Amino acid sequence: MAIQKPGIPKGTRDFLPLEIAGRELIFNTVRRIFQLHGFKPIETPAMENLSTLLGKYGEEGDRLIFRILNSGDFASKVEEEIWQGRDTGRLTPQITEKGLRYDLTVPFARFVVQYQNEITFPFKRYQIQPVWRADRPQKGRYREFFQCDVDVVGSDSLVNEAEFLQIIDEVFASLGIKVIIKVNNRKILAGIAQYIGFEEKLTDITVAIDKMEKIGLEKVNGELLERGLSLEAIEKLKPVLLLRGSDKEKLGVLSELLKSSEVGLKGIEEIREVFDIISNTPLGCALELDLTLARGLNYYTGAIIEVKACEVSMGSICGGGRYDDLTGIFGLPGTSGVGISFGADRIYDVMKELDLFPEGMGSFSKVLAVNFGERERNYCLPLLQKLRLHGISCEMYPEPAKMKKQMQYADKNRIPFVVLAGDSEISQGLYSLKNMKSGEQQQLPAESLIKIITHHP
RNA sequence: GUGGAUGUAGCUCAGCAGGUUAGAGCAUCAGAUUGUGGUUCUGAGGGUCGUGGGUUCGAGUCCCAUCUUCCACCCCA
Repeated sequence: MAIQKPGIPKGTRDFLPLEIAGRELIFNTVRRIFQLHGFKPIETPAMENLSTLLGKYGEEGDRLIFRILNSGDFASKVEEEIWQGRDTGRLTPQITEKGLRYDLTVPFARFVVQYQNEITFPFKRYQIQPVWRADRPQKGRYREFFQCDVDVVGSDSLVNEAEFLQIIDEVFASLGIKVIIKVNNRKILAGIAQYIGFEEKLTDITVAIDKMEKIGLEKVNGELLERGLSLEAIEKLKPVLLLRGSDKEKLGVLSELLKSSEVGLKGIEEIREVFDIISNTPLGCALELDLTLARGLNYYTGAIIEVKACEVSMGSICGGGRYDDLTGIFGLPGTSGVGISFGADRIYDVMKELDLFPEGMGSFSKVLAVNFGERERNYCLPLLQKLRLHGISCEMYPEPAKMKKQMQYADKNRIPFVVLAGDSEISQGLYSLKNMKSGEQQQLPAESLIKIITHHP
């Protein structure tokens, strides 16, 4: 058989031990903070029924869902006409019924409805698992990546929104990443659309508002015209697009402009309340009302949140919002949820770029015992057992290889201590302990050796 | 899905306007050094030049297709 070139699918990655260590650091940080806020873990399968997934993320989202081909002789079951028709849109439903999950929010909504009698509302859960998107890979964009989701369902209170802002602040402060949190409210966007008389063009309007900073007023207006808005509506939208100033000022102007729109005013009121609640426990990071923030996931109905790293050019590293009726689709109406999702892989990339991972991170073993031969090895093994009883990771080099090789092994694996024991140590009942960083070496009995290593940072 | 760039050793890259046997640094392995790593010195292994076609006496080099990676758009973590 011909030798095949090793490789993995586009947009997926392997992880070396050091990379896992970095990712674990992120997972442990978010997990710790989620738990500090009373969230409980759940897991859901990698694959879901397509009926669960489709139609929840908009047209674009449906296209990006990985579909799983049915097992068995699926081809024979397809209707002849469809098989011959070569129409992908009609053929795929007949040959696929499962897909890889696209995010953790929709499977969670499904989960909540399915186990509604076994969970207690408000239900606070977190979930750290990979998701898959058939996107074209780019910097910070992968086809397989981890999301760390936290959500509350069954509570309308805006205290939840404020808590998530708090969580974001705590996570990124703990990781050492400077961030800015941008918030907006879908109701405000809906109010704007209503105000200019094109409620049904909400998506087009938000897309245009979103591009304001990038392409400017002229081009935005041109695009709006193309998308079917009237000149009159565009003129009415202008003061919104040109809105500048502090959050308070923006809200002031908006509440005047949107005074005839009930939803619009509701949105403004919600933002004000969230800001008010958060003022009791001020954030360390920047927080800003960004009217251009739209977010594509079309299940959001209230607050929308997005986080960007200040010192690195990268897409958003965390995002989320409130969805009022996601569980309704699965048969549980009137249950509102809010949540956010941390993009672990992008956070990893940001930390890597800013060199934020701690120095000793890659050291898995703390101690290596050098193997000089059978007698010496047997002398060291009980010491290793004792170290492990003290919770210290340690290992014996498996073969009596050359000293240089064993030392190199310790060095490459960032093992901070090496234990050496030959004839002279054995005859005295001691061990030589070498500190690999300083190069210092001393002969000690087992107890003091354990003490030194235990107290090593 | 649209547009652009890229691909030579495990990694980073040389390779003149097509012309002998495709190079370097780093990494790996071995030795210098039989109880002391990170520095040094010596040597070795490792390449279907992304893949498949084409042009040519001759292609790593030119042309086409395809794939990968990267960048922008779209969208998003």
